[in-house]
Amino acid sequence: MAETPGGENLLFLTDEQLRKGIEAMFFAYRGFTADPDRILEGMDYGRAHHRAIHFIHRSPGTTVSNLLSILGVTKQSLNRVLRTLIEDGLVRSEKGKVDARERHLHLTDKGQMLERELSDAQRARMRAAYRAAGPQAVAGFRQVLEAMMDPEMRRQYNRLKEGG
Amino acid sequence: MAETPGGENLLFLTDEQLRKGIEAMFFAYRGFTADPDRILEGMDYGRAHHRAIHFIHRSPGTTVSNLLSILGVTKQSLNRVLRTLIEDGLVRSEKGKVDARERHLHLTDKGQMLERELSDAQRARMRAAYRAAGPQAVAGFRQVLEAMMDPEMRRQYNRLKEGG
DNA sequence: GAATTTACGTCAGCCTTGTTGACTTTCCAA
DNA sequence: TTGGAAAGTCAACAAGGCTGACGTAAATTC
Repeated sequence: MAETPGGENLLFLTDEQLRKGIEAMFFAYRGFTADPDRILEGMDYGRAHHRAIHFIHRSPGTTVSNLLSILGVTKQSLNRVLRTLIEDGLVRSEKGKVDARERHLHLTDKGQMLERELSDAQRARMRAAYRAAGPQAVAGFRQVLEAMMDPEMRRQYNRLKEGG
Repeated sequence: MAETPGGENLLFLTDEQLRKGIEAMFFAYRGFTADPDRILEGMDYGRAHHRAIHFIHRSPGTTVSNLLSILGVTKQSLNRVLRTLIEDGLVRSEKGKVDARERHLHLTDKGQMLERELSDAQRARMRAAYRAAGPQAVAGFRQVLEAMMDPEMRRQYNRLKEGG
């Protein structure tokens, strides 16, 4: 019989059990972002910069509009972030060769260094959580998260997952 | 052998697998907040109001400072949210009888109605995800999330989990 | 070849939700 | 009884969302 850490039966989903899941998401997401937030505070950057850096690292050469659809923010909002990252020499933006309207984004060496620092911290926490919970739990974790996404986000997620 | 939806072995945690977990958290959290956000847009409220309403509902009569430690924001930030909720008649705040410095918070009937609407939507998504992933996955999901929290947050989470 | 569309950038201004600093009221302990 | 700590409030500022309007260069369509 499948059980939660608390030990209750999960075949019937009571509001109580669902509420625990909701609160678990809330508290866990705080932990999830805590380490990068700590690293970035003091620099002029925030969570928005982290997200941009993450996905540029993830898909080097990606275009601005592709990044927009992944991040789900407006171009004005993304542009503010990108401008500072480019000015500070963390991101390089170059005109597309096949389509010169596009801007292809790459991390500079300096950008790679910050990305490394941020993702090391985030991975360390994720690794610790995975180890504590065990491989079986990890599989379930990913399944539930994937099922929780909006279809459009799931498409983005899977495209990254495979393509990368 | 434990496997992810993608099918890879999870006994050895590669950076690649950890990165997928990180991105799953990112996209899933968007889904997690999407429905309440939609409901609240148009009203004068946002995610901060939702959080306050959730935890007041959860622990009726809780004090402002207790809420502060759960939400992890400054009291000034929380106060702004509470003020509008009280003005709009969703939350009732009453002076403590034993300690008159404290304010005990309750949802009014109107507040209960909004809480219901928000949590119905959020539970519906959670329920769908749980059903899609299955009971075993749900147990793993909760285990990993719990392991991902900061110790202080885990204390808060467990106190709510049991005590409630 | 002209008109339209696309990709990107920018300016201006607004809102939510975080922050710090300064303040009052209340409680408690020296 | 007085001084410090705790609870809560008010004011002002910053980050990072948002919309709307506009400009430019390149691609595409007619």
